[in-house]
Order: sequence, then C-alpha cells, then structure tokens
Amino acid sequence: MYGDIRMRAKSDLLTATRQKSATSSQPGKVRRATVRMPAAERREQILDKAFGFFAEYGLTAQTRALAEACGVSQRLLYSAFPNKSALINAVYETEIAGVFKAVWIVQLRDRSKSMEQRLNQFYREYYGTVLTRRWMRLFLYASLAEAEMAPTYIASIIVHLLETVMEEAVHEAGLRIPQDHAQLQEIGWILHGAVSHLAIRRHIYHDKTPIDVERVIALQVKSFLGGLKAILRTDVEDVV
Amino acid sequence: MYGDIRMRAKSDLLTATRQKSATSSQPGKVRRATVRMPAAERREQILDKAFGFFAEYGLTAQTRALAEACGVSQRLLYSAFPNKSALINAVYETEIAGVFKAVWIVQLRDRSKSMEQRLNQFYREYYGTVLTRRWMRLFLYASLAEAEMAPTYIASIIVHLLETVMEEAVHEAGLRIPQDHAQLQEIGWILHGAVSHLAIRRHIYHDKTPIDVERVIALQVKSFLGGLKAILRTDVEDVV
DNA sequence: ACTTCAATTCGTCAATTGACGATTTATTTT
DNA sequence: AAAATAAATCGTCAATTGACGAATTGAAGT
Repeated sequence: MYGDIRMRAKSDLLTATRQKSATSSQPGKVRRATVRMPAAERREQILDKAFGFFAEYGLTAQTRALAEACGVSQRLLYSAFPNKSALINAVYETEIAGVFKAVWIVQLRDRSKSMEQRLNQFYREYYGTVLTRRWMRLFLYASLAEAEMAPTYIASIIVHLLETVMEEAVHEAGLRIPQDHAQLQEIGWILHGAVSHLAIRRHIYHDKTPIDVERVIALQVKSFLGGLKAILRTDVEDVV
Repeated sequence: MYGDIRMRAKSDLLTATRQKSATSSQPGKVRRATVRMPAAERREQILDKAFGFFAEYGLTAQTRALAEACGVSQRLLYSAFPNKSALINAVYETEIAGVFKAVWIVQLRDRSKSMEQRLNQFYREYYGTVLTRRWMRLFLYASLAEAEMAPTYIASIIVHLLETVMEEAVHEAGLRIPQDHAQLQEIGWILHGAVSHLAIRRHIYHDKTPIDVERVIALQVKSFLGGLKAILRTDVEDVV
C-alpha cells in the first residue's frame, strides 16, 4: 500500500548536487568547486548546509551526502568539526536554540495594543521565524533521538512565554489570575499547541491544503481569547 | 552543552535483553529462548516488538537489535518478512493506520449528550488509544522520512472526524454552518491540534510536568466550545 | 620565482548493517 | 523409532559509513 518508509538520505538533494557538479566541463571526473575559503567562513557554510540537510534527511543521514551537498570532500567536514556529533550539536545550538527573540516578550506586554493584536503579531512572527520547515524537522528529529533536547527549550523559553501570555490575557479580560499555576500554563499551551501543530501539519505531515496561515492564526487567537472567558468562569472538574 | 544527539539504536533495550538472555546457565554462550512458534504466531510477536522498537529508536535502527529484543536470531526476521522495509510497512499498516474506531464518529453524533460531554469522551479515548507514545513516535518517524504517509491518514480519517465535530458543535451552538468549508476544517483543527500537541509534548518532547490529562483535555474542550461562538459571530478579516 | 602555510582532497581502515545460503534442531507424521 | 517437515541458527558476503593519515594544491608573503 505504501512505498518504502525508511529514511532516504540522498536521492533529491544528492541528485541535484551531482548534476550541478557535472556541469563543469569534464564528464569523467567530478570537478569540485575548488573555491577556497578561510576556515571560519567554510565552517559557517557547512553549518548552514547541515541545518537544511539534517532537517531534511534526519540525523542519521550520511556525512558523505552532506559533503556532496556542500560541494566539498567528506574529509573537509572533519577539518571543521571533530566529528559528526559535534557538527550536529553545533547546528542545534546555532539554528534551533538561538532563534527566539527577547523582544517578543516585551511586545507581548505592550498594553497600548489589544491582546488580540499582540497575539496575532507574535504568533505570526513566531510561525514565520521559528516554526519553519527546517526548524520543526530538526527539532523533531533531535527530540525523537535525544530525550533531553526539547525539555531544555521548553523549560527555559516556552514556559516564560506562556506565563507572559496568560498574565496579559487574563489581565485584559478583567479576570483574576487562577489558583493553580500548572493549570495556567496548560491554558497557554492551548493556543501555543494549536499554532505549533499547524506547523507540524504543514511541515511534517505535508498537509498541502492551501490556506492563508495568517488568517488561520487569527482564527486560533480569537478562539483562544473567546475560550479563555469560558474556562476561567466555570469550574472544570464537574465536566464528565 | 548538549550530549550526543544522534540516534542511539540499542543501549537501553539491548542491554536489558542481553541481561535476560544471560540468566540462562551458560555464561559463555548466549542461549536463545528456543521456544518454537508456528510461523503466524512468530510473525505477530515480531510485529508487536517491532512496533515498540522502531517507535523508540527510529526506522533506521538495526535489524540485529530488533532480533535481540525479540529473543530470536536476526536471520529469523527474514523468514517472517522479505526485508526490513516490508516489516516496517506491516507495522505501520497494522498499528498506525488501523486503530481509529468507527464507533467514535457515531458517538460524536449522539445528540442525547451535550457536545462538551461527547468531545470529552472522544478525545479522552483518542488520546489513550491512538495518541500513545508508540503511535506518536512511529507516526512522526514515518512522516519525517516518507512524505506520503501522514497525508493519507489525515485525508481519509481526520478530515471526516473534523467535519463531524464541526457539524455537531455548530448545531448545538445554534449557529449557522459557515460559508467556507476549508475554514470550517481549520476550526476543527484548533481542538484537534491542541490535543495532538499535548501528546507530542509528553511523548516526544518528554515534558514530565505532572498533569491530569483528562482535566487538561476538558480544559481544551471547554476553551474550544467557548471560542467557537467568538469565532463564528465576528468576521476574522478585520483583525490586525 | 620561491617559500610557506593553510585549505582541500585522496585513499583507506575498521566497524556496521541488510541480506541470505547452508546447516542444525525440534516437532509431527507414519 | 525412523522419516519428513518446519523452525531456528550459524556464518558470511557486499555495501555502507564514520573517521583520519598522508599527499596535493592554491594563495599569500618575500
């Protein structure tokens, strides 16, 4: 019913690269780019390619294929990084952990705008900057393989975000901050989860339904704010 | 900062298996279980083990490690399945595609109960039956590796679910069914995404926050139903 | 031009890994 | 209890794959 499920670490990317290399005169010998770079610059280039490469083909994809995607020899990777694991860690720290912008928190607290406006603006930007195809895929590959990865990100960044959002949203709604702090976070997760899952649907599940993402986010935000009142007014316990 | 990110296909599971095997007398030679099974039964056993195994370590995990987890020789896997790919496909069809229960749709249409009750009941069961650790992980591994996997599931099953939920929810709220069909689905995704993301958070991101899942689902349902009115009354377009 | 030094590649090794022919071992049949 | 059949293992092969020493090549300084 389905095709081959296993990871295919090369096909597309490699084919493309090979063709590009083949354009340079000699048909027999694959001529490399031979563009020399200072070590730091080459390192950057590899880092960037590796981001897209591992995001696409998974952390088990081969260093040879990555090298070919970079247009350099496989050995060169080991001049820039001590081993594959170190390379992947470098990618993760640079491209995954370091992209959340501190201003976002500040903007979320700007009470000169309505909460709906602030949430729309934030999640629109968050979706476009963080929840990209590359970011989502690498984050998931890393989370699936390594247990400690995501919790660090969540604990250090997302929790702070959720607290901020909830504080502001509850304030604007003129409601009291609920008793349970854990529950407060869970409410924040409702919106954050919905937006995140939208990214997963589109980037991981390859849902191609043609939608206007900004419109959908607006929908989610409106639903969240509307639901907030419904939640904070009644007790949840008596529902079966 | 972070440990080794790459897939670790053996460690835990294998160590455990080795220890179990070592308990049988001979210290030098690892004695196998030697429990003979009819082909069909062995196939079932392998299928079940493979589900947990590939869900845990990814589709690139080794057949040798799987065999050891099953307590059989690696060669035996190839008596039950022609190759690794076929084995993985069999797991996917059995354990992933075939677990959504048709009754759920029927129950969602049972208007003798409130929509809140119906949604609570459904998503509670869906979370416990479908959105398990094994299911989520294998589904994600497969979706990341193979583009056509998830869309099939979504198109054939989830879309139908969303339509049902929305039809019922809108009816109970005494509202009119909205114009745009695609938008209707997106609204359904708000709840479905929030619940699914809860599962991802816990099973993939390893969020260990001690929460009462049923309570959280109740929260999400209440928020959804409350938000529904807010959405369907106003136009989304004028929001910036 | 010649030297120096860093950037890059070549070639290869050892471990891993999917696959499977040949053989052994247990169970059932006669 | 011998023969027949099926279940399971052994041992191995070819391809893959991370890693790296040694050689090469290009650019910068003199």
